[in-house]
Amino acid sequence: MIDIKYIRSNPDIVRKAIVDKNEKADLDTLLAADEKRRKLQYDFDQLKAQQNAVSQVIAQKKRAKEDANAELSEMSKVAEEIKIIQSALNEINYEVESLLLTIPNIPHPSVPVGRDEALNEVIRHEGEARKFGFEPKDHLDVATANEMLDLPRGAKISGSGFPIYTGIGAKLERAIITFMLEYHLQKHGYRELMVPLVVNRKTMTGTGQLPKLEEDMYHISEDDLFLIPTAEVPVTNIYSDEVLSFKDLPQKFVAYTPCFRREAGSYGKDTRGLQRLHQFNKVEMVRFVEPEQSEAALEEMLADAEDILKAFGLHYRVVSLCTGDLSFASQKTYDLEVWAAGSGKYLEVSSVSNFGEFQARRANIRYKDPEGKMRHLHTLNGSGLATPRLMIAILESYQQADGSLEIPSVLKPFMELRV
RNA sequence: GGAGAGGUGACCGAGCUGGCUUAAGGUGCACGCCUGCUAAGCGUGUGUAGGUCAAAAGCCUACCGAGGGUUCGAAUCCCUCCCUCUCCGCCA
Repeated sequence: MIDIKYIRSNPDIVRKAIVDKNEKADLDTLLAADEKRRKLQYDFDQLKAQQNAVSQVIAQKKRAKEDANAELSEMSKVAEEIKIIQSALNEINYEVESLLLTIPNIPHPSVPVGRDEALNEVIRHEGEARKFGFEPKDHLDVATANEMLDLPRGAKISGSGFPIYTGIGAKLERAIITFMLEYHLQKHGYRELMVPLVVNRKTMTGTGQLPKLEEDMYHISEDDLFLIPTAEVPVTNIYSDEVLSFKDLPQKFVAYTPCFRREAGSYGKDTRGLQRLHQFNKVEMVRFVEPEQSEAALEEMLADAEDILKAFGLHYRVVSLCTGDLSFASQKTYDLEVWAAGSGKYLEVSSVSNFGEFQARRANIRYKDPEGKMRHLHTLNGSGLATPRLMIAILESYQQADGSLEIPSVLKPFMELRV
């Protein structure tokens, strides 16, 4: 969330951020509520000070066995007043907090302003698109020919969007995950975490999925728990309500998890094969850094994600999301879009974002800087990578004229493990 | 799920028959003094958030797992919930 003090003194910047991000936050109501809250807090403090002072007098008189009835009756009135203000204060505090949670993060100045994805900025292209001496098939045909997927039975046991990877398909998926994890561990210096796939409401609010995106989440109502839409949620929240030392920073984590998304509102859009799923696998990178380091860390993380695509020899492009396509919590985001050689389009396989202190404020993650000052650290995360569309790109780029699939050389060691 | 014990400031730990404790004492940390260095010793300081102020100092308010209640006054009494540990039950 944004610092209320910042909002108070820079309402225009915040208002512009809300418009640029196509959000519907009610800034005026928030400012009015904040004003009211401060007034009530002042009155409360005054009365409390009086009560504390007179309580001392009462205590003294009682100890000296003197009569304190005058003070007692005076204080019973004050106590009643305090009770009324207290409950009004609780109410307004809740209102301010709730409204504050609906204010989006402010885009970084370098982010292009634009209404929707059409105005995203393609920064550069990398790698060569494979040329075929034959008519390439799309990933679903390749997968079917090689018995790697069973989508109908996945739909039967769970619903559409819940894929079954079969035989060599399952093994390939597992190899991709393991390869990416080991790459980040060994070449990029991340620390691996295995985390819960189910989190509570507070955790979902900490990273910014709630309250806005509740309908996109699978919810276990009996326990008020949510299936994670990304490992970002549990991993970023591991330090919630904690104070780290500057000596602990930076920290870099990588975690593999399945991800669960209801994808409400996107039915019928790009649904063929593995393009859009309710459950998919993803390796996620998360960083905790000092504020001064976050911009450099974003570039580093982008490079970390790109290294995976390079290792597979895939063609891709780097896109800087415009304000309208930026997520609620993000300050700046790069997407990596891999070239699907068979279907002839770019598919998003990674999203690398700097959240500034936005998530750290929500989740209350702080650190002590070298001067001993308490500050909110900055958080970042990036997919490294999400597997389904990577699988699409691999199937389409590595298909052979005879319909078989070549295994990318970097995956071979993971496909050939012996027991 | 059942029974018991417990959750206090960076850490340890007292307070828990309600008011000279709006948190003792210790450790750690910071600064100073002292000793040739280190250690020891001595002294001072030591949280977070909000408010007041041009700013700092100072002062005020809140915070003893969370929320609510009793009371003029709650770390201390009562209720609900959460978490940790031990034992029992169930179970991969």
